[in-house]
Amino acid sequence: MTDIARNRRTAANTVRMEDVARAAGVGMITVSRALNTPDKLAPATLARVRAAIDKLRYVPNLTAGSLASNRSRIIAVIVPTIANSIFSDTIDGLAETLVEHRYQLLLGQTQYRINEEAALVDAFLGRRVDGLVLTGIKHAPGVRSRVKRSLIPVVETWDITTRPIDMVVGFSNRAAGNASAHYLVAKGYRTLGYIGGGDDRSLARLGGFREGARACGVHGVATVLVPTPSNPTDGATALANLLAHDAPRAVFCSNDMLAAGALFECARRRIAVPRQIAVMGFADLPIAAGIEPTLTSVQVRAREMGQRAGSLLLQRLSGETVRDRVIDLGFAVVERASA
Amino acid sequence: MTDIARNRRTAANTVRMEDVARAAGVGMITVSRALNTPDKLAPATLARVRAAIDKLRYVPNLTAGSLASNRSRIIAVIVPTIANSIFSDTIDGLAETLVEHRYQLLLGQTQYRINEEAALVDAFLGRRVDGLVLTGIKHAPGVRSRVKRSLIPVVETWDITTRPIDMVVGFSNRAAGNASAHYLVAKGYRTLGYIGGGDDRSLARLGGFREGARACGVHGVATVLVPTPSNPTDGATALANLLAHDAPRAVFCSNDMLAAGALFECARRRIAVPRQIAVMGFADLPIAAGIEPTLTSVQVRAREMGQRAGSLLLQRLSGETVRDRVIDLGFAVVERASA
DNA sequence: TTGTATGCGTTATCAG
DNA sequence: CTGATAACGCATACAA
Repeated sequence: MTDIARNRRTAANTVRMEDVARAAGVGMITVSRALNTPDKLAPATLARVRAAIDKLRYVPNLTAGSLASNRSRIIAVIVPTIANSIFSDTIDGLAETLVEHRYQLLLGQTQYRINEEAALVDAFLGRRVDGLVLTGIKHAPGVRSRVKRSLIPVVETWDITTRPIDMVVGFSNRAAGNASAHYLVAKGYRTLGYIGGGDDRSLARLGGFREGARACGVHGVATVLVPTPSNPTDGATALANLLAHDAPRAVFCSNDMLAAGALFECARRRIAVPRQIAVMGFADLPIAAGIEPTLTSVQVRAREMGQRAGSLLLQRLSGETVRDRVIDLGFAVVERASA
Repeated sequence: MTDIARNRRTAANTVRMEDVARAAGVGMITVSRALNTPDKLAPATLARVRAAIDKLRYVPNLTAGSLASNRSRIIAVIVPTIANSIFSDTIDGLAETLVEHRYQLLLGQTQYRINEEAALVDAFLGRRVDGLVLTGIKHAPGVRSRVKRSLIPVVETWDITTRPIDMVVGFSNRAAGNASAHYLVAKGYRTLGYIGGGDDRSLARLGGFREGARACGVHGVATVLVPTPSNPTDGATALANLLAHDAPRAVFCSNDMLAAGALFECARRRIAVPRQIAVMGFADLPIAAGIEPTLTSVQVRAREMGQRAGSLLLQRLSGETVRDRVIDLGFAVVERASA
């Protein structure tokens, strides 16, 4: 009947659900159920349908399913970059949680260019993703309203606020910076430096660090901002910079790779850590425990952040009410040899 | 007319292309063209449509578009893990290339469990992704045939073969291992060790390394395999292991994080590198140039691999014929202080 | 437990 | 340059 018409739009050899239904001698809906809710079928029917699926090598078209059901089973995640392991751990945790529930992950990177965020959000909403995970709590103009209007569940991560777009799981960057200053001063270091990127979260930590320093009676934090994403070489250069000018007694780096670079520079200059200068990192990446001297760092549970974000989305998608829409995972200063 | 029916399946306030068309006083297809091929519209018409889109806050439903056009504008990529920066650089390059052409990236991780690959491939084919990027050239049973049958363009990466599923861009892991052995022996190191993961690509490098050693008259390579994904601590432990037994004069590590861990262990034990033991890494991550002593490593152009993979897919998707379906990007031993 | 009919929102076709 | 209409392949409401 429509064979002529079909050939105009479809590859002739496409196997559709209807073909499977016919081969199995059942209705389409039975095939649909065999795929989606196999428990609700008589075992014999199920077996027949599955045999037909295998025989015809039927691959269900999830796009058509999404359109019909208005659910895509896709979650989108937007991060500054995955080249930096701190976010890739979060994505890893998120993926792990979602995959178990047959959701898939659409990945967007802003490369720290804030305006990319809006374009990505638009594209993802157009895809009718079922949920969205964002990095940070400050967003490009229009993002907040567009996301809200879409009515899909959204989780912000890697920071915390009492007024999330929808839900948030993270920690206070400001508090982490503050605590780091307190830690260093308590250790006896009276002049402080900061090495970090210029992104919102790094700046929040810097703000907290300065605040904490002031509260401890330390005035002025020698600061070097580096380009993002940053690497060990940036850390080394920044440290050289600090040494040439203010030469603080202790330096807080906004991630462990920068801190590692600072330690390498110290090693090259035969500067004893922490005897001559103390170095503290952030994120507690695997390298922190491995490096020599081992690196004191702020642990932030990046992977768990992803897992919790996934759980929140899944709860919402399964119709449950989410009690706590603001989840503060906190942070912990992990004391090691370098500070 | 169908308003009652619509309310049963659709959020009542959904704005569709038809609504925009009505508001702009044009047909639906004109709205479609305003979105996809704006050059083909009269400027005045285009302006009217765009005004209507803005006014109604219309968000095109790409799922419906995909179904109708049989193109999803989604590329799927499967990697062992993104926690490891070597693959995230490739993904970064891939994303960069695709985003410019309005393609999006669906991410799948196998966590080095080979059977996950088949499940991911099935899910992605069900989504009717327009292209697929795989890691490595050995795949789970059934993957090769299913992917081939789908007829979508596929690029394998991070290794090389004369018989790809479709296309391949990478380098020879075996040759890289071989060259590393030759390099170390040429430097005068006569006993060799290997630290690496148990995945296919690491094993290929090991195979090449042994082959190269043998060719240079060095018999036997002290080998320690570590779990994947590996981190600096694994590298340190593995090095301790080697020192306790065979104590080779030079060690080749299958990635720079393992090598970094080995260097850290040397620092802890006051073992001079390369005077007492030489260490060589793989991948030439940013840490290689930053660490002290700087790390001799094998550079593999991970980002370019992603970019080229993306270009190949785009070429194929735009209907062009791809001349070279096998692209060997090669590798280069970058000599630094550690070996 | 299973089947039938219809809509999901867009793009391709072909005509004007 | 623009429009009317028919697919795209599946899930859902409702009936049996």
